[in-house]
Amino acid sequence: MPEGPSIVLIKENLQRFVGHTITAVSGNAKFEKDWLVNEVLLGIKTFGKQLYLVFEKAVLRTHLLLFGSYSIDEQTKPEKSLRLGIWFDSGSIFFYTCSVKEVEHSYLTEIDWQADVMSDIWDPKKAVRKLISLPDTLVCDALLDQQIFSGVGNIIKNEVLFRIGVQPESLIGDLPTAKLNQLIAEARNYSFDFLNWKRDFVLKKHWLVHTKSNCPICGERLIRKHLGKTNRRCFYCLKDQKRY
DNA sequence: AGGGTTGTTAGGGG
DNA sequence: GCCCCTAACAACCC
Repeated sequence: MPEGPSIVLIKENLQRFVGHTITAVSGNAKFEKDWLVNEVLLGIKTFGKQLYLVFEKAVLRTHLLLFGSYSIDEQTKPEKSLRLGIWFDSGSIFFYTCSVKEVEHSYLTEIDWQADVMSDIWDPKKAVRKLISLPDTLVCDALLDQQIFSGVGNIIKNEVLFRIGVQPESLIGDLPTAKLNQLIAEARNYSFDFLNWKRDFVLKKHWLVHTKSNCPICGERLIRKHLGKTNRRCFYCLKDQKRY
């Protein structure tokens, strides 16, 4: 669920509640929730893996972390503990196992929206500038840096590195300019492929290396290793991905 | 069946 | 203050 494109899909699915008024709220989220009743959902924004529900009085910031989930119009009483439930006359939204916080409107103006790979105003040139300031960073860590590639998660990371033929332990500073530009272009491009495949429930079958055992090009065994400061799983091919 | 994970934050030690 | 490590979170997949 939790990488950037999945959050864009949540936004799409919740769009029908925009303009609707809250009738009740519940859940174990640790913030005062009573003010939400009678508030109108004014809009929904995403930034990377975060989803923002905008109201007049304040904004709710949700992040699904690793295990989070949500549901719309769930009929049966949930067995798992409800983090936040929002009821409208027209239906309901439930969030589970996620971080939910109340933030002020000013929080949204502080965000570097151009850093979101899914955004209409995604700025690849800005990403180049950020990357060249971090020459000693491993590419696998750089892709997961939410200040640079907001929305990119571990799946996107592995698939992007395979697509551009770069091993995860390569240093940013050792990549030729063309390869650096390819990295940035593919971070966005793959994220949109991810979005479309996820929307059609066929994401997993398009994975080329993530959780896979063998290289789809040469058939050799893939390397599976936790790497970098982020220490996240990397899947890569020694032959078809170059170590710079 | 049970360990690992599509992720982030807080806190502590050095 | 920065870097690095650990714990917490507590669901689901293979």
